[in-house]
Parts: sequence; structure tokens; C-alpha cells
Amino acid sequence: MRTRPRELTVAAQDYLKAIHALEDEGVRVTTSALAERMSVSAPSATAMAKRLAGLGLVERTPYRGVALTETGRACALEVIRHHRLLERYLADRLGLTLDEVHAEAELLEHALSEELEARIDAELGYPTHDPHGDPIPDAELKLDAERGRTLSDLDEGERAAVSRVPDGDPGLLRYLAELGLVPEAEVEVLRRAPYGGPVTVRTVVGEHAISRELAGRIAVA
Amino acid sequence: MRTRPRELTVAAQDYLKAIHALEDEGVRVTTSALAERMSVSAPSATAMAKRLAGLGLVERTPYRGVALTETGRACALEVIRHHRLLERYLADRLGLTLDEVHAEAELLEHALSEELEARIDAELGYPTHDPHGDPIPDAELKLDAERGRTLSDLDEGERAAVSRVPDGDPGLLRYLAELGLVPEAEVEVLRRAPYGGPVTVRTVVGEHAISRELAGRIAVA
DNA sequence: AGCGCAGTTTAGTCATAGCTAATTCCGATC
DNA sequence: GATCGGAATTAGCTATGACTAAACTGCGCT
Ligand SMILES: [Mn+2]
Ligand SMILES: [Mn+2]
Ligand SMILES: [Mn+2]
Ligand SMILES: [Mn+2]
Repeated sequence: MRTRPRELTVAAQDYLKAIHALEDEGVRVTTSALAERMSVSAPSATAMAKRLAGLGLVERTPYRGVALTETGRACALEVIRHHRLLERYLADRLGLTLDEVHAEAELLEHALSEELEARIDAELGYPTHDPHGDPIPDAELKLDAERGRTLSDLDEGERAAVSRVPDGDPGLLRYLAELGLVPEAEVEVLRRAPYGGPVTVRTVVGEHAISRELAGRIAVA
Repeated sequence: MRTRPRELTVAAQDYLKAIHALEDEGVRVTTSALAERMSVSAPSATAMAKRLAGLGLVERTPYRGVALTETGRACALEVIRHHRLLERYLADRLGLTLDEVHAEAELLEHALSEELEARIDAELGYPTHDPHGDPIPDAELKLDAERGRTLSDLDEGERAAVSRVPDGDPGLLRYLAELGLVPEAEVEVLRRAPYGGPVTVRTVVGEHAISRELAGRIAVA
């Protein structure tokens, strides 16, 4: 197991997280993809890519993009673990709602020591998923793959439980919560309009139509 | 009530805290005092003093030092409130020990939102003191003065309860805990050696002699 | 009153992390 | 295989916050 450089800056940690997310989505991590994800100009992304490459955290091919090294992946997973454990904690122990936890965890993740991380993990009973249904890397940074089906994959009449909702946008999360689309909730797909049309679902809250695209971002089990 | 500039840097917040502490100790906040307290070179302290003055957070007189403005004091108290609330939370809810809480809170204090601060405050039942016995500024940033007696002020034979111990040094806190000198603990002063000599105290743990200087840093009620 | 020294500030550097404007590269198209 | 356009990089700038070395100030002492 490679030693990972402790004392990464907050910015470096956030870039690593973004690179990990892009790789996870199967997107090539180009300068423009990274810049867009980080809400930063392309030259800023280039500069950080070089810095991360210098630290041995990414492999960089000029004009091609970057890829996490083993060390870089470990650093990214470390931050993701902090983020998701904190979300779980904030939701379970301090009653923050699904739409609130992300922003808080985004800040706290960089200020969490390994000791406190372990304490929180134990306190929560070693949870495996955050409140949005995303898997929490374990203490050895192993992460479940879990690329399952989504609401848009279900046939009409099929029932399932929501397992995962998109985590970044508070407005969207409030909207989904209103519709009864939260992790663990039961859903039934009533109709799937053709030509990429909306998906109509029934939840405890009632019947609602959502776009195919959004349905594709809600995982079920 | 002056508006205080949100979005102060972590460094600025830590300097304001240090300036507040020095003023509280009655020390003139000179460049060298500030540099020493922040473990930074004198030119670095000068530069930050100028930046803070530019933000209207301190009054600066070249070659003389700085003093917090009302706005600056509010910013300092905000950070102190975060710090002490977090210490209280970490001790009460996550079982961190007296010597561990300070370092953790030092990092987390800058990443705590006002909403989460309020949530934690409520969860704890609006505590008035941190685990070291330091007063927590309330939501309006009012802070108790509380300049009481210390162990070195007690006469031989006097009994009291420890109300406050120095909070920064983990080794010292472990040592004091071994001696039974923790907030709330009962103490009796047995002997006070002349010429600034040691103070001998009895606690539940037994009899121990500590320096007059250290005794002077332990408050009693 | 003047000297000198300690303490303070200025000057000049470095690293991080962002920006815009200018330039360069790559690959798709002709 | 040359050309062109979009993506990427370089160049040059800003701000923060640290440093060392050099210059300056003010105050206490003679
Ligand atoms: Mn973050
Ligand atoms: Mn960790
Ligand atoms: Mn701090
Ligand atoms: Mn606050």
C-alpha cells in the first residue's frame, strides 16, 4: 500500500474527488471536463493537474488528460469516506435533512482527523451507506462498485425500493423528497412514455411524472 | 451591531482569536507578541495586522500594535464560540478526552456553518462552558467575564472546586488529569511554599505539589 | 542631547490557487 | 497532406500568507 502524502490542500483534495467522480462516470478526465466540474477556468485545471502529477497522485498526458494513480485514488477515497461518514452523522445524530447534509460535509470533510473519523464511524456502528444511498468506503478504503439499475430501467408495473438519489443539488433533493423519492422508499413504475418521455411513478405520496433523464439518476434495488 | 465580513480566511480567523486572547490577558498586542503567539515571524504578523486593519477588524498604530474593533471582536467571538461549542460536543457526544478536544476543534471551528452551530448548540442544551471550563459566547456573542480566583490565591486549608484549566497543551492536560485536577473536581490547598514556591494540593487522587505558576493558571470557584 | 539596540517595518522570494489573453497543438476535414 | 477550429497550454497578473535579509524607529540610558 503506497504511502499517501498527508497534508494535501483543500483544493487538491477537492480536485481528486472530482477526478474520481469523473472516472467513476466513465468520462475521460480532460482539462475541460475537470475545469467544468470544478467551476474553474481551463488554465486553473491544467495548473492543478500538473501539481497533482508532481505529487504522484495522477498520471498526466499533456493534451490528453489525467488518471488517478493508486496513491491518488486512495487520497480521493479518503476524502469521500470523510464526506459520506459526515453526511451519515449529520443526518442521524443532528437531524439535518437530505438536502442539507451535502454542503456541510463538503466543508467539514477536510477538517476531520483520522481519530475523529474512527470515533464517528464506531459511534454510527460502521455504516455502509450515506443518507443519499452512496456507499461509504471502509476504513481500508474499499468501496462497493454497486452499479445497479435505475428507475428508468424498470418496466411498467415493476416495483422496487429507491437505493440512491443524486446528492449535490438541494433543490432537487427537496423536490424528490416531496415526491416521496428518498432512499428506502417503495416505488412502482406506472408508465414509461416512449421516445425518451417521462416516467410516471407511484410512491406513498402519490403519482408523479419525472423526466427520463432524472429517473436515470435514481438507483433502485 | 456592525456587519461582520463573512468569508474571512482561516488564517485571519486564527489571528483574530489570538489577538482576542492577548487582549483578554491584558497584554499589549504588539507585533512580537502576536508573532510569538501565532508561531510566525514578525514580518508575517505585520502583514496580517495590515490586512486586518484594511478589513476594519483591528485598529493598527504602526510600531505600537493592534486593538480589535467592535467588528473584529465579534469575528473573534464567533470563532471562539465555534471552538468551544465543538469542544463541548466532542467531549459529550463522541467521548473525546480533555486533552484531545482542543486540536480537533481548532480545525473544525472554521468549517462550521451558522446553521450547524445552532443545531449543535440546541442538541447540547445551550451549554455555557466548554470542557476546560472556559465560557462559551452565547448566540449573541455575549461572553462572561469570569476573572475569578485561582489555585494560587487560596489560603492553606481552603477548599474549592476547579472551574477552569489551561486548554492548549495536551501533555499538561493529561498530567493535570492524573493529579485529579479537572473542572468540577474538589481541591484542598495543603501548603503554599514561600518565595513563590510550589502549592501542595489534595484531590481525590491524593496529594501533589505543583508550581505556583501552574497553580495560577487553574481557576477555582 | 545623542547612541544604540530591540523591536518593527520594508523589500524581495516562494508556493498555492485563481484569473484573462495569447499561443500552441491535435485531429478531423477537405 | 495542408488547413482550420476547438481544446489545451503558456504567459503574465492578482491575492493570500509564509519566509529571510535589510532598513528603519523609538525609547531608554548615558
Ligand atoms: Mn470539499
Ligand atoms: Mn480518514
Ligand atoms: Mn483554528
Ligand atoms: Mn457562528
